Amino acid sequence: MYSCLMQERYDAAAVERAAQDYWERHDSFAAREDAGREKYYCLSMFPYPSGRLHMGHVRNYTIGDVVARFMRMQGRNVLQPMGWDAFGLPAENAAIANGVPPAAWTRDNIAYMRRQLRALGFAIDWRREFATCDADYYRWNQWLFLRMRERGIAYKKTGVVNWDPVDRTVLANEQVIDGRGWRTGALIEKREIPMYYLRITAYAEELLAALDELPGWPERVRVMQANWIGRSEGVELSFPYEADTRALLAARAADEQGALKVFTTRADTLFGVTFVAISAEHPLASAAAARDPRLAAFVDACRRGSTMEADVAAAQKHGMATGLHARHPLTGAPIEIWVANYVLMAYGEGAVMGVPAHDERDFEFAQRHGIAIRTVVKSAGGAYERVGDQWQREYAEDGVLVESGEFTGLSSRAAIDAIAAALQRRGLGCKRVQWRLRDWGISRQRYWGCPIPLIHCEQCGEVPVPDDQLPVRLPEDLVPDGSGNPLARSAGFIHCQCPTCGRPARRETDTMDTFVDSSWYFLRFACADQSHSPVDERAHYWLPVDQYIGGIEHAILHLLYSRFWTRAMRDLGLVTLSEPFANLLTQGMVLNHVYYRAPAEGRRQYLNPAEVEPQFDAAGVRVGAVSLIDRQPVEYGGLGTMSKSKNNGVDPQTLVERYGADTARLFMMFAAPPEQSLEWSDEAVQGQHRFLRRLWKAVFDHVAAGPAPPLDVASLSSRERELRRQAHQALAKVTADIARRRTFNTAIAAVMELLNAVGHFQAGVQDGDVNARAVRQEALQIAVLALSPIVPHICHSLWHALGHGGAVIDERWPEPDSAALSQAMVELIVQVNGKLRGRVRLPANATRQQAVDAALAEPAVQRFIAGKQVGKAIHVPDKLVNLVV
RNA sequence: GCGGACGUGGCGAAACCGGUAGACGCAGCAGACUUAAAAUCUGCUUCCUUAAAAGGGAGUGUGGGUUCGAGUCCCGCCGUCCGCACCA
Repeated sequence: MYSCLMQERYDAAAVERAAQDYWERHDSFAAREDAGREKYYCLSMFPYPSGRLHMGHVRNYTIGDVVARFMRMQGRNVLQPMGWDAFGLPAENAAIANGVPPAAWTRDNIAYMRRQLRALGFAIDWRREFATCDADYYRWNQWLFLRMRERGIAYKKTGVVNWDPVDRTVLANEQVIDGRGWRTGALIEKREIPMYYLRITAYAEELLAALDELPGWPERVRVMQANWIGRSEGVELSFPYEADTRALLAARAADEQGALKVFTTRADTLFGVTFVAISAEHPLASAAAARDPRLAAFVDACRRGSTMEADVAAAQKHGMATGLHARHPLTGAPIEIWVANYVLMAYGEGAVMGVPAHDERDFEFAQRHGIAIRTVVKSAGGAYERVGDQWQREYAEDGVLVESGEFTGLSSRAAIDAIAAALQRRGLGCKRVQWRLRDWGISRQRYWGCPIPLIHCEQCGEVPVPDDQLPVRLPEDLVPDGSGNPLARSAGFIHCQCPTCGRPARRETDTMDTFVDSSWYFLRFACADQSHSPVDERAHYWLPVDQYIGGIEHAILHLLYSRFWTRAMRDLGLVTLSEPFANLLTQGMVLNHVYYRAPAEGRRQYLNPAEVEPQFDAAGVRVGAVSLIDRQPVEYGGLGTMSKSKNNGVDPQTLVERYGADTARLFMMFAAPPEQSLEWSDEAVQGQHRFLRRLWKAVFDHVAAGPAPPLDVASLSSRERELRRQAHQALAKVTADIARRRTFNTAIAAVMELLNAVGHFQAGVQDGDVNARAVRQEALQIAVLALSPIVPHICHSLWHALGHGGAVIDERWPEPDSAALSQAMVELIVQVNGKLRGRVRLPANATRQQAVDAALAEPAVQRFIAGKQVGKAIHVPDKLVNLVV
């Protein structure tokens, strides 16, 4: 008998080894295409191989694993793959710090993290594993890029980057700290360089509209994406240049369209324009700066600092007049042109019209610089007559036009149409749709990424690498030192022959944004061994991903790029689907306490929570801590995302070694629902471990007396029927919580309740009570099956211990028995005026009359209705009666 | 600044469709077992009032509103977190 093999003590390490050996021996998680079975593709966002798993990974992959194992027990043909998002900046940083080539560092990390993932017992089909730095994968990035380039989806234009003038290198936003280079401390400049872009804006309309057809996505993510894409309808209009501006541009032989283009959603305020503002990167700004040293200095100052939009938007708004003018498109009045640091070159035309009376930002700008404020819209509700000295929200609202020539008296809405029509007649404007979304710049001046497959030939210009010469392999032995891209100094990489004319030529040294790598890896998992094309028919079987799981921080960029890239591949005839992810779960962050010391000078020093002893005030609130190393006080900085920079990470490895993978998994799933942030707690981890020991002990005690007799439902006592009801109720709850709600924490709580009920039930059972043993066997089986997706190792052992020859992984998920669930009597609560005043027990499905009569007869209730007239009685069947007096 | 979310006991949370606020767990307290400790088991544990119990009252960041009834819906405010295009 299996129970003889069971030892009394729960030994997590031995249990986990046994289960993992079994799965490996039976190749349990190999996914095979089978047209006769309904597939289920469960995917967690692949990790960046940073060195070791962090808690966020454990959480992400446990959620995915629970869903995958649950769906498998539901009978679906499940694919759960894993790979590595292996290109990126940290590998270069490690190279700079340690002199190790990024390739070697990355592959070592992958080897270590793969062992960690295996130790956690995830049901992954490892045969499909790949890393994005494998040439077998990134060759298809290159191939797809070339197809997009042929179709004009990929095109070249200039873009703005952070330039470190000391290291003479382009920096990522992350490498710019307070406007200075992270290594050199030099003030960063914005610099324009040629780059490749992907025309995601051509898909903007479709990407926006299709959000409505993604019911399996969280509302908040769909809203964020819609706002990010940002469709706005408005008017594009031209302010013709005045003579002064024309003369200047002519002298510089500069571009001459003869007019400054702007886009506005508020064309109704056109007569209130008292200035136009252009970005410091606008060509007109450099032209004006060339003849005005003060303006040149201002433009220069605008060029310093970060390119990040958040920084730009939060910065103090500055501006300076150029002395140049444009003409109002309808009145012909001269309008002064200003340079302003809050105007973004990347959005719209890099120029905006300034209407101080009806736009808050323009209002502030005009007040600071003494620019006139012209009221041209009066609120329809009469909230104001004329714009005053203090900004009020009503100023920006729609209304009726005043002092606007022939348009005076029109409503804002009608005025926009009329003014657009008037502009169109003059050839100075038209209605159009503007997107907030910008095309996706994919060129990176970095080594550790996928080479862009282009060759520069003096004779032939820019030539694509022919397909039969792909992949353009990235040399893996270079070590970046922080001063520019080492590819540019690698003779072996750079020198090549022009594919067209055969003359010596130079290879492109820019690599692709790593978001390219992650924009289609989910397709490649379907057919990772395919060497003739990026995808094949197996992708038709597995895609779309049925459940995608990843951090909320990816809610916009990665998910939007993947949606776009999938459509681009569709338009290249490679796949038929448009949306890659049918259902999305965005997990919350993993948080821990932050402790630090703030020296008088220099940066904060963060201490790991494991190195401090927290201190609490009288109310039990955490106020500070003492270092365990030097016994000196430490500041408490609240809760923060686990991160290297705050030194508040907890190593999953230690956790797994001390308590086992099942405890780690259980804690992660129990501490919070998956979409919420999760707080680390050492004590709670111990609590989860305790629960597993209790579960183990309960099964051990049960099986110690030998096999359980068969269940005879007809002969059960009321206590036994009650335990059956609790078991099947728990099963129904777990099923709904995992399948529909994805609230694993409440699913676990339901099984905990069941186990508590088994314990209480046990206390009143006589030895040798056959029915009691049969009912308890059923309850424990339900507990083990229900927990098996979450803590699969211990359940593997317990299932055998309960007398089953097969593996729990191959069991079907049971259906709750509706007969076991039914109850003869139910409790109704009785409220008086909405306040709880009593309870009554009634047969299930009692009528309204029965319920109200019982409520009125209840003594506890009568005290509150005595002497009063019961006016109305609300009855919710089997739930409550509310008496209104 | 813009966009999105969240706010419930000492703590993590639960309350799924507007119907018993605090399930489940952590920490704490008391007891059992033990020479002792650990482990384990049992019980208690939102606050106020009361010696205690019974009973009553208050209570889901905050101020209003809708409703027979609001943690849940609506409006305002305060606070915290995430994203903002070269971190992944």
